[in-house]
Amino acid sequence: MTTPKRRVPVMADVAREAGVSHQTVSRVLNDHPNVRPDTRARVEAAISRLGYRRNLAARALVTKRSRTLGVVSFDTTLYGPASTIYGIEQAARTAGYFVSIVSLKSIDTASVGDAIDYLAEQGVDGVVVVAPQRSAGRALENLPAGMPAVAVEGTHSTDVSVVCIDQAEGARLATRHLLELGHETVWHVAGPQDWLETEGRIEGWRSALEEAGRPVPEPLAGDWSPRAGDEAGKSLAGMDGVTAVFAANDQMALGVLRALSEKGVRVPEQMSVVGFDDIPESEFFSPPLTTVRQDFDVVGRHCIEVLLRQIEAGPAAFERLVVRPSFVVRASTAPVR
Amino acid sequence: MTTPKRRVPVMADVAREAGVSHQTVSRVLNDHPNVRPDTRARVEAAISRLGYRRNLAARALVTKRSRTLGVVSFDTTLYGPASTIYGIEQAARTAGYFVSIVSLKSIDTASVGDAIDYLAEQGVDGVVVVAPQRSAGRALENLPAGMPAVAVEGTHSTDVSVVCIDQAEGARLATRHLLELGHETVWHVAGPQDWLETEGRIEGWRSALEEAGRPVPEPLAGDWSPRAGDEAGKSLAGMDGVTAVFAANDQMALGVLRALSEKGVRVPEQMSVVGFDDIPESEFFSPPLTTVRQDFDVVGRHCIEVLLRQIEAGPAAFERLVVRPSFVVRASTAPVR
DNA sequence: CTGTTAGCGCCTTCAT
DNA sequence: ATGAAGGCGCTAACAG
Repeated sequence: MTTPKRRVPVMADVAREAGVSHQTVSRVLNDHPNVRPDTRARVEAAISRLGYRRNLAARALVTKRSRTLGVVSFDTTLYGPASTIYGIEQAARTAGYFVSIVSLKSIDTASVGDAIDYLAEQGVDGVVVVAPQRSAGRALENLPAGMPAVAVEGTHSTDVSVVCIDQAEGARLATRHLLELGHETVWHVAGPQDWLETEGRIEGWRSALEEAGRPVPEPLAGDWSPRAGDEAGKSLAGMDGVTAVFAANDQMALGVLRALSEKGVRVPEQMSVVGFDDIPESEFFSPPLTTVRQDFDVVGRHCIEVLLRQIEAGPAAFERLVVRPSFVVRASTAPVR
Repeated sequence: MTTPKRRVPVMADVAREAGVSHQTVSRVLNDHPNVRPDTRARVEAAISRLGYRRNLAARALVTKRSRTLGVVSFDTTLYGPASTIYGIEQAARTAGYFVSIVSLKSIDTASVGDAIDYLAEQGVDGVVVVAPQRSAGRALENLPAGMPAVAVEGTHSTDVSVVCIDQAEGARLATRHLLELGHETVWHVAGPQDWLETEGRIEGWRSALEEAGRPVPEPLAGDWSPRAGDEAGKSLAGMDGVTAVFAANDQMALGVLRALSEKGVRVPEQMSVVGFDDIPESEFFSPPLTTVRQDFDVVGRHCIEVLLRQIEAGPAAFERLVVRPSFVVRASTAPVR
């Protein structure tokens, strides 16, 4: 087993192989204009012959750019974050950037701050923080100096760029739909406290109710899980005069559906249910769920656009990009009897 | 706006601040034994006073280690991959490694190969490939020389380490459960071709049927989506003598449930349904789904263990680590009438 | 258009 | 226990 001990080829090897200086190799690699076509061809041939790959660490050392973007996220197992990160990764790679991810399990200000520090040490050129909690947003106030950053669903802070979906608008869409169907009012199963989405959806739901002059019931507290929806559904089933429910996400709507079916409440005949997110499963719930669609992919792509603008064009004014949700009517809603 | 133009501090700045050489600073940072406690303290004070962070690019340049692991995955939006990656990321970070992710949208051998090359250029110390398709596995045969790698759900190849869940065992658990309930045979809604999981689950289902001496129906083709399950469910509902269905994942089981409910077939009274994965939603399907649980987290952690062993201890023999699935009985299965 | 000369910030080796 | 010298592989200036 005598391995030939072949070194990984470096630029100088390519230069020798092509009969040029290593500088010319560098120029070819970086698409510099001033290289004669045949020289370029010779270099490229040498590169592929040797299987040369440039050493990005060395490159980063001198350019002070790692071409790596950091992503900090909470629970990448949830559909929303997962889809957003997917969009981010696609867009980043298309732009020639690597993506380094940190998934947090708890979401206090300190963890987010630590994660950002960790990424900063790695030398990321910028970070996107997908942590739509109030406490997480606060961590963005102590960014390492000069670190480009963008928050997904961030607060209305002015020291950092934000890309978000108009949560209140989505909730309004859902609530108005129910009202137009003739329901007297709409109950709401809310997300966990501290989440900005929770607040936005409550606000939109409440405002739609108020603008129609309807009573605003106390929202039921949830935590995004189907179980929470199930519990809320059970309470709702036991109450009089409830005909329409707007759950703050599809998973909780699933739980509501389950509780209602168990209690013998028929959807949509006796009760209309709306969700939020449009996860791939919701079209196949029983019945198929009417819901608000968020285009997470677009959010991810916008994040990268905003971030790269900051990285490549320098720190301009902070942007705030709002994506509008759309509404998908399926079979879980119907006119009130 | 005259910015003071403060450079990012480097090791030499810390050295000056602490009154030592930059060498000593390096020793402190790397936990070298030969540093007097008070010197160490002075250096540490200087580090925090200056907010110094070591430049990992420079470090990687000389150590030839980036402390970054690459992950190649297909559709990180699916529950399985997302959970696996979560486990990977947690374990990697705990071990002091960064994780750089590439999500593929198409999954041919070439894309996986490109992704690995891409990560290799970044200088990752190793890669884990979460791409459980036959075609993806093939890309692992052309790894850049000496690149430590581990495949999740890989083939039985001997040139790369593999961490996987025993798919056949899971399918056997599901099928036997149904058989013990008195069903004459069990129908199967399979995953897409080319996926190793699809094959393993078919194999387990078939073997359980054969060992019980039961007829083996033709599997119905699916693609993991609820829609495919819905279509399969419609066919099944129209056939005579079908009393038990094993869907290759929970999403398709959801579709089956939906189709059956639409066709007026009651679950579990008239038809028993089993899924695979135990996604968080399945407990709240109507009815709650009996399914095979895969512990993706554990898989992710094992991947990192195996990979780090390869990176840090050198290329030992290739390992194959098999995780056993478990079985969760809920309300979608019942004794045959 | 191409080559030469200097580092980038850190770790390794060898001195002290 | 600490310091000095050298170089990792690359890009940025400046020559020619």
